Amino acid sequence: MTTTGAGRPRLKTRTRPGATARDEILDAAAELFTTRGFTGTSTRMIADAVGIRQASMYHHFATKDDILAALLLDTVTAPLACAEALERDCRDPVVRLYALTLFDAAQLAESRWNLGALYLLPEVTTDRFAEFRSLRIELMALYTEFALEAIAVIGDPDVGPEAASLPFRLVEATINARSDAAVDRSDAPAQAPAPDLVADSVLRVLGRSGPATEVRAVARAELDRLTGSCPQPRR
Amino acid sequence: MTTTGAGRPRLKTRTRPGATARDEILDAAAELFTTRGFTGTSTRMIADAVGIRQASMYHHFATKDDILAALLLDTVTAPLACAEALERDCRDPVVRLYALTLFDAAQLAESRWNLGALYLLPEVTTDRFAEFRSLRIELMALYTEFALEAIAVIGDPDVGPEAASLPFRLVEATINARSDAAVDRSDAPAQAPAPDLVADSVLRVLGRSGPATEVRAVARAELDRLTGSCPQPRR
DNA sequence: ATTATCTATAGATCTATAGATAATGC
DNA sequence: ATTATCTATAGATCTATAGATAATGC
Repeated sequence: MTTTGAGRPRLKTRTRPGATARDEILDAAAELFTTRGFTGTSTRMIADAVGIRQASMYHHFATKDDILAALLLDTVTAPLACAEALERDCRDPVVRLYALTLFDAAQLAESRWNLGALYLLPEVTTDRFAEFRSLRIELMALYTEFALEAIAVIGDPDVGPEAASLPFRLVEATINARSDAAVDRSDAPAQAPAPDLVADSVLRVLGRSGPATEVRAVARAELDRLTGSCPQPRR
Repeated sequence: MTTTGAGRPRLKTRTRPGATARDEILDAAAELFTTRGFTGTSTRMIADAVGIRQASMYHHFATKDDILAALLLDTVTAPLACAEALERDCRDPVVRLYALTLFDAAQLAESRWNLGALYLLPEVTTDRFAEFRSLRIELMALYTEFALEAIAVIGDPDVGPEAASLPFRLVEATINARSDAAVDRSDAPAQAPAPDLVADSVLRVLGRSGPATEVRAVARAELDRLTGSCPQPRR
């Protein structure tokens, strides 16, 4: 499968997905960081999971922080690009918000590891990850902006602007549900909600009642149309 | 303020809230675990935050795990007792769910430290904390049960039973919003949603439209009535 | 010559234990 | 005598660096 290329051969054969050693490391780190946390994962554990020696990782990443930084940036980029594309190209506030929710929730639900859980790691509050945090705040701001416009268009007198913070949080529910599901295989009390359910609920929280079937169809078409400028889920 | 009592005197005077050394340690650990994580907090940091020597903590807790276990149990007990009291004493499914949401969200929003964030620590998936996790799953199951009954009573044809997982997740939004707010003092993009907003949104997600003022008043009265069997927020 | 790995290790932690010490309480 | 602290430290990490080695590529 992999042409070995230059360099001293590994002691163990490759098992991780990933075309390059860098990608193998990122995949192993994603698994371990999401299940055991950042500080709770040693560079040795990552190396073991890849099948190389602990010191060999430092050929690809200068510090352990750099691995997490790469994973974080990788996950916020796509939804942010999607939100910006929708801001540019989609005029209907309800469709816009629905489409963004659908895209983001689907990425969070379907990624190979529960990468959204990385956002919640306490270490992310460190200065080292300020760049990621500022991108995530940009995304949150776009959600809020879309939600405020949707609230205005929907016009439910019982829904005020405070509700505009909730769509972003409903999307995050996907992350928490996946985390819970990963732990308690017992009788599976927590399944990750389907992206459609999340998106429907976003509209309901903002005061829109009735079926969402039409909005959903239009939002899907919009996302298909934007696929060029709005990358698909990756890892 | 504190009678010094038996034992060798401390090098530093007490500054932490807490009647006993145990409570001082729990308060310091709560601050550090919620902001830096469990593995990211050393026993030395906790001791420093209390103003005692690292080894002195082991007089009060046998292991570092025990500190987290105590904090976790402390937070799930009250909402679980509240949910059980409501199951016993409150027959209206909508009021019941609204009251539980209000109580739980208020506790999460008002506790001195963002203790809900402890649920999200990756280390909590360890066997050591299985007891806590099983209590939390019990609470989750009660939320789901209340929500299913509320969905049935509300009777919106566009809301299916899958939506029953969302109220619990909306309550958790309080935790995430508080975490975000703690980091970015800048222009405060994320404020913890008020408990009333969370509870209102819970009903809206389950298909109930219109104002919640009446339900809220009844739920509040119910909570007041249950105060005996349904303890108030603690830390 | 360049690359990607390897072995070995320095220096800095971190948790938990052992045992001394300085109070109170009987 | 009991209690709550203290000092000191063992043993086990953990991150990152230094330098050797075994491939490829020119």
